[in-house]
Amino acid sequence: MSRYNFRETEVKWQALWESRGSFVAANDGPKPKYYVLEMFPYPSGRIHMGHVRNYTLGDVVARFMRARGYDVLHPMGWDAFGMPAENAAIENKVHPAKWTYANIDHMRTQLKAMGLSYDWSREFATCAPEYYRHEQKMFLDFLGAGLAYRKESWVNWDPVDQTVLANEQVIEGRGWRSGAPVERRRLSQWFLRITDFADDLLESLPALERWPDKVRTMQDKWIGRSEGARVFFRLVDAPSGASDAIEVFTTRPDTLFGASFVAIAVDHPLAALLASRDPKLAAFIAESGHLGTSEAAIETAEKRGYDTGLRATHPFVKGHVLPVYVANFVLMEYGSGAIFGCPAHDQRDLEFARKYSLAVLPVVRPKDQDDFAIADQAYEGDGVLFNSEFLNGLPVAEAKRAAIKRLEADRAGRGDTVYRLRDWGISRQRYWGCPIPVIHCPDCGIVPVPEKDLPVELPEDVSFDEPGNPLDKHPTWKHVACPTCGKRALRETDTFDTFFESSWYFARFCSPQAPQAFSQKAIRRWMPVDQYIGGVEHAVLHLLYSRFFTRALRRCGYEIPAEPFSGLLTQGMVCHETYRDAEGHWLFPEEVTRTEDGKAVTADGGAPVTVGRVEKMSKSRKNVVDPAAIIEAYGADTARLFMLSDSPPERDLEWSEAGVDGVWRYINRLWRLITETGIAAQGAPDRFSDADIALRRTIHKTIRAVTEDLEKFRFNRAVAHIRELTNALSDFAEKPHDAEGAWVLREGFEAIARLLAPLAPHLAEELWQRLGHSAVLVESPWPEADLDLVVDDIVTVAVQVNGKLRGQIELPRDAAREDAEKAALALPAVAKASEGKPPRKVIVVPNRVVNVVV
RNA sequence: GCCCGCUUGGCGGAACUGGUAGACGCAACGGACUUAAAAUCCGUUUCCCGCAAGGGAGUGCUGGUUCGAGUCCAGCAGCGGGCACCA
Repeated sequence: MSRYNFRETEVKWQALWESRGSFVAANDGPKPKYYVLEMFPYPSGRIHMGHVRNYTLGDVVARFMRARGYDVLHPMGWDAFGMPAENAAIENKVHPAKWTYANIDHMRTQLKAMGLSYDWSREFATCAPEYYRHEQKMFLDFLGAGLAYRKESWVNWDPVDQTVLANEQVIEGRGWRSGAPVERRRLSQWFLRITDFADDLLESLPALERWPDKVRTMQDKWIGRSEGARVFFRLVDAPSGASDAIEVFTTRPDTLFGASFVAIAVDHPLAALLASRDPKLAAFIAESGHLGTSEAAIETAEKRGYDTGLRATHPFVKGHVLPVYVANFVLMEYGSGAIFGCPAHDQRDLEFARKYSLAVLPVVRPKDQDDFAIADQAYEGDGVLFNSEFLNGLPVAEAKRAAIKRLEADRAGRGDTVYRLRDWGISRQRYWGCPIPVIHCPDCGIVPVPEKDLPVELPEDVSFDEPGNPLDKHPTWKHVACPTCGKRALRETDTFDTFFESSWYFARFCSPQAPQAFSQKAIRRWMPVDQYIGGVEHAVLHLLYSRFFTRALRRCGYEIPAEPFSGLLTQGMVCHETYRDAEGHWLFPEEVTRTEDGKAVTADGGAPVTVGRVEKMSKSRKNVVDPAAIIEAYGADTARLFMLSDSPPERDLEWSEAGVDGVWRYINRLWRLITETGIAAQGAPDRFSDADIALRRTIHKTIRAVTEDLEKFRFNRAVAHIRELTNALSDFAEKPHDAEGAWVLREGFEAIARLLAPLAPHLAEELWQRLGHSAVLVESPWPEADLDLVVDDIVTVAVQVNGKLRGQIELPRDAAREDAEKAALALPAVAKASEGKPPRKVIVVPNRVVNVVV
C-alpha cells in the first residue's frame, strides 16, 4: 500500500516555489493589493505551536487571496530586541546579538519547512541598525512635536536585576526572573504622549468593523473616558506653601449638595506638606504606603482616612464647610488625586461616612418615591434631585449640566473629561534595545542627537558580569561631546521598550530597503494591512500602541493611514492536557503513556500520573509539543491541516496526538484514492448518468461552500467540506463506473487538489501534478463553481404536524404551494398524526418545510 | 464589584437571515483481512422504550413570543475573559 512521501514532496515544492519567486510581492501592477500579516515572532530559539497556528492561518489567507487574483504582500521578520537575549548573555556568556541571530537562522529554517508563502526578500530583524535608525529619527520627530517628553514617575524596580520592569513582567509583586519583591521607585523616564490621541483612538474604534468586538471593547475600557467636572474646594485656612483650594474631579457634579467630606490621596502634594508638620499624619501615610498593590491586597484593604483638621468650603452652600481627609483609597494617578465624598450616592463614600460618623444627605431619589432614605446601600441610580436648591426637581443628566454651568459661572469649577489611559513609558534600563537618541549636557540640558549622527548604535563590547545596565557601565560609550556646546556630556543609556519596534514594522515591510523609514509609494500601495492575525494578548498593548504610532507619525508629517490594521483576527491558544507525577512535578506529554484501561502512567516506570486540566501550552507546565517533532514525523501539511480542522480559529484548540493521526490517515487515504484510481485525461462527455450528475453537484457545491468558508475564515468548515467530498468521491470510485463517470471522478479529484491548495499546499501541488498538470498550482486561479450544478432540481421538504417532524417529501425545486401542500397532506404519517382532524392551517416554506396545523 | 463572551452527544465542533439538531472529525464498540500484530477496509454510535416497525425525550435551567426556537425576548445558574479602591 503506497504512502504519501511528505519528506521528498515537501522540500521539492518548497524549492520550486522559491526558484520561481512565487511569493514575491509585486510593488506595482494592475491587480488589487492584499496585505496579510501575522504578528511577527520574538526569536526565542524555536517555533512553538502558537506560531504554527498563527502562521498557518495567515498562510491560508495569503494563498487563497493570491489564487483569487490579488497581489498579496505576506512578509515575515523578527521582533528581535528583548530581555531573553540579555538573560541568555548572563547565563551562557553569549552576546545577545549572536544569540539572537543564531535563533533567527534556526527559526527561519523551521518556518521554511512549514511551506509558508512568505516574501522572504522583505525579511528584517528589528535589532539591525538599518531598522532601528528610523525609529530613532521618529523619536526625534516626536520630541520636536512635543509628543515625547521626560518626566519623573513611579516605576517597578527589580532590586536584584537592577532594572525597571514592565507591568507585565511583575508577577504577584515579584520580578519574573529574579523572584525578588518589586520596589516602587521614582525615576526620570521618557514618555510618549499617547493621551493626546485618547479621543481619536476611542472615537475611531467603531469604524474598525473587521475587528472583533471584544478587542474594541477592551481598548475602549482601557482608554476609559469619564466625563464630569473639576470642582475647587477652597480651604478655610490654607497652610502656607499650599494652594488655597483642593481640586477635585467628579462624574457626579449633580450630587454636590450631598457632599460631606473631601479626601486627598496619600501621595497628594498637600498631604506631604501637612505631614511635614503632623507626625501622626506622616505615620498614617507611611503605613498606607506599605499596602501592597496586588489585587488581593486592594480587595481586602480597609478604607481608612485621617482627618487633617483642614476645612474646605462648599462651592454652592455659603458657610458650609467640609472636613478634609487623607484617604488610602484615593488614587493620585487618576483625576486630580482628590475627591469629594457623597455618601448617599456612592457606596464607598457611604462606608467611609459611617465609619467616621459623617453626614449622609440624600439628594437624588428614584422617580415617584417621596419617602426616600439611605440605610446601608447608597443609591447610585437615576432619579430626581432634591435637597439641592437650584437643582431640585431636575433629572440627573440635566442636573449635571446645570451644576457645571453654575460652577463655571461662579469660577468654582468647570466641565472636564479624564481618561484612564496613561502616557506610554518607553525607557528601559536594558542593553538589548534601541538606544534613545539624546544626550544629557550639564549646560544645555537634553540635546537630541543630530540626525546626521544617526543611528546611535549599540556598542558590541559589553559585559554582563555584574547586574545593571551594561550601557551605563560601559567605559566609553556614554561619554560624548555635547552636539550644541561641545562640552563633555553623557549619552542617554536607557533603551526603548520593545513595543516601540513592533509599533511600525508593518509599515517597514512595504519597502524594507528604503533609505527612509518607508517610501510613500510603497505605503500607498500596501497600507493598511488588510488582514492582521495574532494572539488576543496584544488586544490593548501592541494593537493600541500601533494605532497611536501611526497617528503620531502623521502629526510629524509622515504619510501613513491612521488605522494600520483594517481587519483583525485574534486566534485562540493551543492547549494540551497537563500531567504531574506522584511528587507533583510536571511531566512532558512524551513522558506519559496510557495503560489499556486508559489510566495515565509514566512511560518509563509505569508510575501513576495525575492528569490535570487542559491549559495553554507553556514551558513551566511542560504541556508542550514541539512542532519540529511533529513536522519531522508527519510533515508540514499534516500539522497545518490539524491546526485548521476542528476548532474555529478564534477559539482555543486542544492539541491531541489522536487528532494528528487522524489527519495523517486522511492525507494517505486521499493520496491513495487519487493516485491509485487510474483515470486518464479526456474530453468532457456530452451526457451524464444520474449518478454522474449527483456527484458533479456535490463537487460544485463543495467548491462554493469552501470558497465561502475561506472568505469568512471558517477553516474548520472548509476542511469538513473537503473531507465530505473526499468521502463522496471514494464511494463513487469503488462502484463500477463508465468513461463518463471516470471523467466526473477526475473533475472531483482536481477540485480537491485545488481546494486543498491553501490548506495543505505541498500535497495539493503533488496531486495536481500527478493528475497530469504541468502548471504550478500556486500560480493557478481559484476554481469557480458551476452555478447550474449548485442548485438542486429536486429538493427534500420536511413535513411537520403542529411543528413536529412527521415525514419528508421530494418536490421539484420551487414547486407551487398547492402542490407542496397536497403532497404533504397525502402522507399517511400526516393523517395518523392529525388523528383524523382536518388541517386548520398549512404553512409552506418553499423548498424547506410544510407545517400542517390541526 | 463592573463590563463582555460562552453553555449543543463520551470529546472537538456543524446547523444559511427562526424552518428536517448532531455535518465533518476524534474516541469507543462490533466485524473483515492476517498465523499474529500493525496498517487498511466495512458497520454501529444523542438518550430512553422496543426483536423490529415504530414511538417518546432532547441544544445549561425557568418562563415567554411564534404554525415552528439551538437560533428571538425576560429571568436565573455555571464557565471563561477583560478591568478593577477610576471618584
